Amino acid sequence: MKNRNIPRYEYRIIHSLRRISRSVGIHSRKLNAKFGLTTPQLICLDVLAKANKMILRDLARKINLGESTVNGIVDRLEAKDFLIRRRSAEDRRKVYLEITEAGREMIRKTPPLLQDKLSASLAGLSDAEKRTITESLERLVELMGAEDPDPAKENYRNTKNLET
Amino acid sequence: MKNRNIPRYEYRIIHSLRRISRSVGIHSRKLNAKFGLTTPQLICLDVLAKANKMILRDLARKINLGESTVNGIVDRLEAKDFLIRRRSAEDRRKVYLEITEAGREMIRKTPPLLQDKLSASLAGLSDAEKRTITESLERLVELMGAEDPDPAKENYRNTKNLET
DNA sequence: TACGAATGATTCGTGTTCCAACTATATACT
DNA sequence: AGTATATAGTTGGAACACGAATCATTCGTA
Repeated sequence: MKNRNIPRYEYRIIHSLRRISRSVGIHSRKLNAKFGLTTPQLICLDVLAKANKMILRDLARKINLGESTVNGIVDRLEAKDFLIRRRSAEDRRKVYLEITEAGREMIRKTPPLLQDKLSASLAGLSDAEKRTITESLERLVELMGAEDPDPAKENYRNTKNLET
Repeated sequence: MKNRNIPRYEYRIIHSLRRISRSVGIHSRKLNAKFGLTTPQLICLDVLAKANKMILRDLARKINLGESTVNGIVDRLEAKDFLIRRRSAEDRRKVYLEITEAGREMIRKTPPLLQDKLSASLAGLSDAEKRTITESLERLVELMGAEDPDPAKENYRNTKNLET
């Protein structure tokens, strides 16, 4: 039987996690207010810029989000003319997503604000400290498990990083 | 080549952050599916259980969320009869939130699943490692700035150096 | 060939989260 | 008193995120 008092680490971790989660959201909103693009939108556009042609399913897997979520994001990007949907002729189930010139332009002029902010914040830390934080986070991600949203589906655990 | 002189740690941190954020959300949905309460709802209820009587504003501050967010959560909790709103007679602006017996019962039978899961995950680590992770996270929260949502309404640059 | 399974996209409903705008009440100031 | 400000709550709109359900198309196989 587990005592309720054990190391309070779990509690502190969860609390931190929630606050961080919130920070990320706030940043996204600010980004949107300033540049008209949210973080998820920017991420999608970024992946698309590198892929040149991609179906929704693959995009969703790549960025580790559900299909319906990404569909909404793509809707908004399409509405802003940052990408187009083009149905495949060979396999008519597929709809290719392609970034437009306007989309590329957008990426070019939108700075990675969160990175910048983090950079500034991290500036005062030693390299060792930065590494510790980074590795701790990655450890935590690993510990929290893939938690595949749709476990039945297959495995996309080799998706590796969201590119760099 | 998009070589920006971003120290790479930022990318890894941000990527981890997004995945963690997602994990937390997934957990919340599972909790909801199993027990009919999401994580934010449970958190609110938990605070309320300890306070016995609280106004929305204080609850929102306590759990570090915006008022309108919490208002929605409270709506749902009220709809499920886990709390009641009672307008104060002395100061008619205030609406006290009080947990009901059903609410207490709910808390009692809802396990802190995420904690349990984290506990299990963390079990294999040394105490030093746990502490490192915890402290790194808290450090990160601090670095990312509290970014309190409405405490000051007019300007939220009251803390530290946000984008100078 | 025909039927059922798999694949891909989309829609729908729910919940979280924010901001901005609005109402109502209370307090402070002139 | 009367106006201004501060406090408290609420509403509406947007974006995100999910699962479940639906529809079309393609594939596998009996």
